[in-house]
Amino acid sequence: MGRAPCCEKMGLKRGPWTPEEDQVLIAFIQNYGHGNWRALPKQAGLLRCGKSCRLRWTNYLRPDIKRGNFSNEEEETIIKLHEMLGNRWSAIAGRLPGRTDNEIKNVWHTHLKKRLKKNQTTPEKKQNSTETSKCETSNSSLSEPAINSQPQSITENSSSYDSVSPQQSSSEFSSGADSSSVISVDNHDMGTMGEYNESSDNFFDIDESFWTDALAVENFNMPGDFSPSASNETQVQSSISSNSSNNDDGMDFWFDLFIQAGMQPVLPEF
DNA sequence: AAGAATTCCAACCGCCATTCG
DNA sequence: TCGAATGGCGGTTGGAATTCT
Repeated sequence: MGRAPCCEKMGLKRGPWTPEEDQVLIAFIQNYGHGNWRALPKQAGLLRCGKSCRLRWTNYLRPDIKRGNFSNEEEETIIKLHEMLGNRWSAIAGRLPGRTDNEIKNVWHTHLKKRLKKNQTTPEKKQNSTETSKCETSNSSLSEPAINSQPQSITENSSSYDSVSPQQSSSEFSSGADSSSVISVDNHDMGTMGEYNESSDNFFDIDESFWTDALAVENFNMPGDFSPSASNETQVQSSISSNSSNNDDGMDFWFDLFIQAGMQPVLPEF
């Protein structure tokens, strides 16, 4: 078959999303989840293709997204992970809670790559430095990343930040390609979204508090965060504890990765 | 003050992987 | 087992915002 076009060009809107569209999408996902992206826009009454809705949700509307500038620690983490993983933005995003692959990709192309290049032009000056600067450590990022050394067993889990239907259990969403997901977020997203309901007076006011309140971002610890949010804690704990006797899920790899990157995996207390 | 150049990022495109009937 | 449908990913782009001249 010929591949179906991403959007039926006929009658479907493109370009920037309006606040009204955002609100419709948020309200719909809050109430019904997003079992089928293709069908969602029609059901929600949006003149968008499903792909556009999914991108808008995952890259912008998802309640667990951390807005704002990247901290130095985050940037450093990106550089280090990029050095190890290459342009696997979703994998990198999976290690930076609250950040999307798109965002990380943008930051890489707009800031970090330039910064690394700049530092590469004057590497000698820094060689005597006893402390390894963040830029210097990542000079090698410009060369071929050690992507091939990654174990085959590792699967991407970027979608682990994808929100889920409020009616669906976390187990339903930990299947498939995400089965190895360690930082798999369950219905925490929609749980917090639950406070943000249609009956609320300010439901259609997406202000800063929406992001901060809904997120409980403080539950995340950077850099190289392994720490769970409050609601996915159980899952992470069980992942880690089961890993202590069973390494099949690849946790060891990620622990090694963090150690190599000079990062401190944050373990939950239990 | 204004036009040009540059930066930044949201959104799109197209391909690949996975799921499902 | 196969093909269609769908989801996900990385690369790219358009245009708004910002900075420079």
